[in-house]
Amino acid sequence: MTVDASGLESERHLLERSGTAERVAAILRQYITDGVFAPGERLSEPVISSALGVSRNTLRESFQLLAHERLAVHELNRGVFVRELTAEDIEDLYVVRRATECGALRRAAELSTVDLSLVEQALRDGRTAAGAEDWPAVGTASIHFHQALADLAGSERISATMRQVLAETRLFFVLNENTREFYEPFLTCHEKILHDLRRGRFDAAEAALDRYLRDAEARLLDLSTPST
Amino acid sequence: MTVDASGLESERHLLERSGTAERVAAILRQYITDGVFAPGERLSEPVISSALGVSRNTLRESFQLLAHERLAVHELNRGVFVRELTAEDIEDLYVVRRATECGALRRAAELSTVDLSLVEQALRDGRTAAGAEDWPAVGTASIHFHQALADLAGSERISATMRQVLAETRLFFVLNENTREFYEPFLTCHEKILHDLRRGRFDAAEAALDRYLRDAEARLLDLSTPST
DNA sequence: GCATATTTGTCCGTATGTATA
DNA sequence: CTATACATACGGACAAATATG
Repeated sequence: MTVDASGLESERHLLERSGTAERVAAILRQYITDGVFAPGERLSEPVISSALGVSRNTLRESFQLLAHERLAVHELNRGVFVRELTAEDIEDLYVVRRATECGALRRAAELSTVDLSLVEQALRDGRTAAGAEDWPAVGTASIHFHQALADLAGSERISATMRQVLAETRLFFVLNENTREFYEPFLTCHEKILHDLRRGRFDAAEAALDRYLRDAEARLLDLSTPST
Repeated sequence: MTVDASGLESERHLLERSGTAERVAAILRQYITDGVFAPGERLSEPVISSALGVSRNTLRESFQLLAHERLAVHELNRGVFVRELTAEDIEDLYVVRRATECGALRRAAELSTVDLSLVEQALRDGRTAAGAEDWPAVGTASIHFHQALADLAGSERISATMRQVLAETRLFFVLNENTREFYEPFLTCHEKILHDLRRGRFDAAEAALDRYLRDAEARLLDLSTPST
């Protein structure tokens, strides 16, 4: 049995030897995206530093990392708070995603070799999760799908900004129920995009992706303002 | 006499009440982009903290900011060093710029109101600097021009990533002489782009921008590897 | 509006581990 | 291999700002 090592180097950013501050940041990041720390909640230096057994100095470095990733906001002399996304943030987030993801596909079209294995893997994961009716897992697979799309550009910086933007997007997903009617349409769009990519139809894939992102934005905004 | 306040809010990110760490980071940022700290040079905690009169704790927070902006690299237990750009970095940088700047123009085309005043201002500055044969100033004006282009999208996050990418680009400009033959072609391209934008020809402007960025990349790479 | 308690911002001293001459 | 310099991380201190009653 052989191991598929293709695309593994895209995970290299996870391997870097990390200091305490980054490990602490990883824990807090998980707590935030899991909703343990609610949006708007203050992250207290004394309670968290004693709870995790790290000094305040180190914890403050972790806070700065989170603030730079926009998962938290720092207010001078008031502390750091879990980010609260507004409707404008959603719109902005999707403007960036359209520019970044579509730009990545355009760049991929220029490259001689494009490895779709990670994109296919994410789609497979999404399908099996949907079969098990595990909608949070479908959401996670969707995140991976879009990250894999951005990674097609082969650009370290595009991948990095995509990671950041998707972390913010996940921040919003926490708030809303993970329902079938919300996630199910995503899968069919993903399949259409991958279908086009397999045939080298990058322009069709880009158009489908653009439509998909506009639709997702509209439905997210609809969820956040339940006017009916 | 009235003051033109249009677009001033795009400078708001400079006004935020900042702690010592961010002020220190601003100083170091200037030193790096001015070439006072050479690429690859180590930024020593003891000497800089004593020189600036801040504690090492605070200085470490500043270092983290610079590392996040990719102006410095942090190696565990070894310290932080001024970033050294490779040829691959240049290519990556311009891949990102094509995606971001062209994406910004596409977004601007969708908006009802587009304020070109900052773009025009940057072009005027570039022209007067070129008239005075002040080529470093021409380079600065060029940076402002491209930032203004990205700002047309009206997206806080696109503007932020553009600031970051341009800071990195400037990091490379430091190394090379600022000569007439390098900067002069930039101005004519800028004029073409602005000309198209004024007439609402966003697609033509985007095409010109894309060509311009590919050309600039090629000439930068040519400068960095003087094979002749 | 005021006094108090809490929290952050910043500094210092120090012990430990790591890299390098 | 040893020695030295440095980064890492900790704990304590105090002033300043903020929140609370």
